[in-house]
Amino acid sequence: MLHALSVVNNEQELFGIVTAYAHNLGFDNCAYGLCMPLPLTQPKFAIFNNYPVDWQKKYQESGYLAVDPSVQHGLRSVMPVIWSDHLFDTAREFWEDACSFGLKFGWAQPCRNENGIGMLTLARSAQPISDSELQDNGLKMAWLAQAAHLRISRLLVHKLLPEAGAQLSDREIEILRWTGDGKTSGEIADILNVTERTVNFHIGNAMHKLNACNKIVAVVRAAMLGMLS
Amino acid sequence: MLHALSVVNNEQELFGIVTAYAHNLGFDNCAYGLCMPLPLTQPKFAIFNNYPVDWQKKYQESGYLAVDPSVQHGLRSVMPVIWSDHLFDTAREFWEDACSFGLKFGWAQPCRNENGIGMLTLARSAQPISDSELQDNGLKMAWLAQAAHLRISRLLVHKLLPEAGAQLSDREIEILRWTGDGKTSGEIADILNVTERTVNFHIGNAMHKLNACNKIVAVVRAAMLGMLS
DNA sequence: CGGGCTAGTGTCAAATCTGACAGTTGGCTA
DNA sequence: TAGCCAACTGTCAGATTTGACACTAGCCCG
Repeated sequence: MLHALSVVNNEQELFGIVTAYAHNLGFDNCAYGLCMPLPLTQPKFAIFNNYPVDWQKKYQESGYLAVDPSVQHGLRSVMPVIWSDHLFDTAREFWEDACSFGLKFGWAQPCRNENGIGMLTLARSAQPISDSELQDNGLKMAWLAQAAHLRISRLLVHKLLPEAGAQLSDREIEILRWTGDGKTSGEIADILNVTERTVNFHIGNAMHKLNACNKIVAVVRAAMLGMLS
Repeated sequence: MLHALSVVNNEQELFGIVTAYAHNLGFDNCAYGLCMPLPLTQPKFAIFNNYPVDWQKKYQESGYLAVDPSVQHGLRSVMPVIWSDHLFDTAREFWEDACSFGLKFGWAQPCRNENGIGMLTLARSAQPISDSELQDNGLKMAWLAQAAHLRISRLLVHKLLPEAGAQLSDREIEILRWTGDGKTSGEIADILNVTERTVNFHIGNAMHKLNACNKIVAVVRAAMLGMLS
């Protein structure tokens, strides 16, 4: 299964494999959501799911993304959650709505990497998730979430944030790091024993590669995309 | 167990609870390492473990932190790994050294949140980790890693990066976001229908709260610490 | 009702950044 | 050997930021 995931290079197909595996684990429905780390003012989202089309439409139209407590949870924590009345306490209407579309028993596993926050949800209309099921399949479910996020996020981040593909030189990375730690071009010049002009040259190149209009953006992008770690 | 973790507010005690739980799961040794997201030029590390003192010393003195393939793995991926000859291929000496201190069979689970990258390692001198053991205890081990990171990282980040405790106002967050997306003070002023002076006023306040010497640092810190999400 | 807090505003000088001009040096490769 | 590229350097004008001075308006609380 993991092998199948690592071969495919298309997010739709990848999600298909995840869906099939979810089915094996006893879940008819599954969903994968990704929240990119950028842009800061309006982070990009991407969602895949095989929920009933009407529910997808309803979800979209009602702006449930901003309401859904399981999404809220995923954005804050990395612990898995099992759907429960308690979880949806603050969104009764949403919860009842979901149930009416057969989404009654579910489980969500958030995970995060340098490409953003992802969350895999497995759901079905019958059969609560029992302790013994968790015992038997819990680990597989958790690993599936990790593996799915690992692969799908990488593809999507390159599509939705082209600058994630930028290849910064060692010098550029080094200088962006110092910049992010508060050094001015002049100070970095002293640290690296080069001219201030040279520091600005590298910063300019990095800005160009990252499609950034100033060095703040360059540093933030590089840092958020894990290029400075 | 999770309850015990959530009550204690001291990292030493927290690690003690983790150790005890690891013992329950059949592992004499355990280690928790944390790599903070900042500063960029020299990220701060923190390590807790109950390994033999001589091994701790050796690890430190030999700079094994920079060599240890399991650490390298944790910094790159969020997938768990089981110690194996293959994993330590590139660091034979290190691996033999560890074995000589009774660290032969182990398992490491990285996880990341806004406080940085954490990794919990469970190890023992006898008994390979079997498939049936993974089946029975794998989920508990994974959850233990998550829970430990969740709690310990929060305590440590506030100690080692005091600015993580800063309380930014909504206005400050909004303005830092726009700044990180490349807007100048003047442009943000237009967007928010206030004066450029006012924008600079809020940026100045945020810089002060984050102990930042310029707005680049303010935005990078706030973003890396998850204050802008 | 006064004190403290948050949000907002003005002005100005010095420091810093950004973009555009124009080059050198050294290593790799066709 | 010529061509390409990465790293490096110089100069300069105009935009932007930063720090320091001082001030108003509205809200909450003791």
